[in-house]
Amino acid sequence: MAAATPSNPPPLLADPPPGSGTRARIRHAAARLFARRGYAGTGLKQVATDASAPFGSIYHFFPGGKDALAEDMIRTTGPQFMALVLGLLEERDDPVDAVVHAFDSAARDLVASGYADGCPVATMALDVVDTNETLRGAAADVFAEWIDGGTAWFSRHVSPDRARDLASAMVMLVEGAFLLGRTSRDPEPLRAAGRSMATLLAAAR
Amino acid sequence: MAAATPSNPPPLLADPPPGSGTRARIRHAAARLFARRGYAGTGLKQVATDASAPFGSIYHFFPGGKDALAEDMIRTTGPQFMALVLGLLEERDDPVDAVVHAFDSAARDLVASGYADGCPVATMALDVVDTNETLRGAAADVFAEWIDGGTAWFSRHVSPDRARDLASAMVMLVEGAFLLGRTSRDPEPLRAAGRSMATLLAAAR
DNA sequence: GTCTATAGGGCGATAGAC
DNA sequence: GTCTATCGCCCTATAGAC
Repeated sequence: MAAATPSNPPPLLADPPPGSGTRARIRHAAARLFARRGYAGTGLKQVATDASAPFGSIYHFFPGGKDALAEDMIRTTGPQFMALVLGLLEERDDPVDAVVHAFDSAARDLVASGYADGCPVATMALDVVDTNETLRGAAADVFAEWIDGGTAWFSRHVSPDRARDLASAMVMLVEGAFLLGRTSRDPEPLRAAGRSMATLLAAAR
Repeated sequence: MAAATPSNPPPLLADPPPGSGTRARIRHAAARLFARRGYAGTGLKQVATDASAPFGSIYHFFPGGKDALAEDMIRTTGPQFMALVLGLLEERDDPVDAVVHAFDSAARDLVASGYADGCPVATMALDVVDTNETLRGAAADVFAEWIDGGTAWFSRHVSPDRARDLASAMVMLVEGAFLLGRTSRDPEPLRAAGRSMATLLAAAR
């Protein structure tokens, strides 16, 4: 029996529940567009259209405009994504099984989204790293939290210093696998990443 | 003594040699801007300015406009980047040493560029994967060539099936490490990726 | 063939009607 | 507070002078 309920949560960027307020719909549409098309590639007109909201409402709820919307998106979806991954890791008792299961689950979600949704932060981070210091810092904070959270999880199974390298490797493999998987429209990179991560964990125990 | 000369090649996106033709300067400026700011974030006006070329010359040399320039950049810098990495791997006789050396060298280059230059293809790939099928395909071709090239190199030291997973892991770790390193302005992710890659290679022998 | 001027459209942001 | 019209700017692409 698994260690926790297979929660099977809704995708991070799925449609918002019916009856959501205007602000929630704007946040949601912005998060999806930013994640899929990047910062410069996303237009606020499109955000308003996708959110079924009037254009002016964006500035009513987010007076800081595009930058405020983007920072809110990075700082919101970042922790959500980590929670999703940690939840997947809890669905198996054995840590090696858990890692493989998490990557396999991510592979299925990637295919289910039509290869549209990978990491909600990576595209934004690369887009702004050279042009927007505030947003670069927000993305850096998110990645640091992921590595800290991963280090805590791996510390349950290996020594703390090894746990940190494992957490770094996990984040890097996830990011690289989403990049290759989305670009090649192929779930195999995520499965290969899971196998490599399993090898690294086994070697560290 | 090392297996090959430590060539210490110029950075992939350094300034073009003096006396280069207009076409070469345009290609070079475009490659650097696309790699650093992405597809939507790069303006052709800026390309012309950086290349010290008249705006119209872009369309004289690249009649296909922005898309042609971008595809040329992906298909040109992709193989150059692989050649650079394979060259680094030849600078050490022991394969584990070679892998660690390549990542350490990449870490130094990243710092030297002010955290501006990582993978020349990744930012473009994520930018266009959902909006431009031609450029997505070009990036997918490049990544596939990298994995094939890496598989050939690792096949000198491990069995072919293991070599492929190692090559995939290497590409994914490089991409993830550049993402984290550029975003956090820290060379440590690249060094950590090198350690993990060394562990994976050692476990496969 | 090199280079300039401009067309045509989309952008982020804002003012102000209701 | 919700929504629309519009401003000024920058974009890609092209036409045409030289």
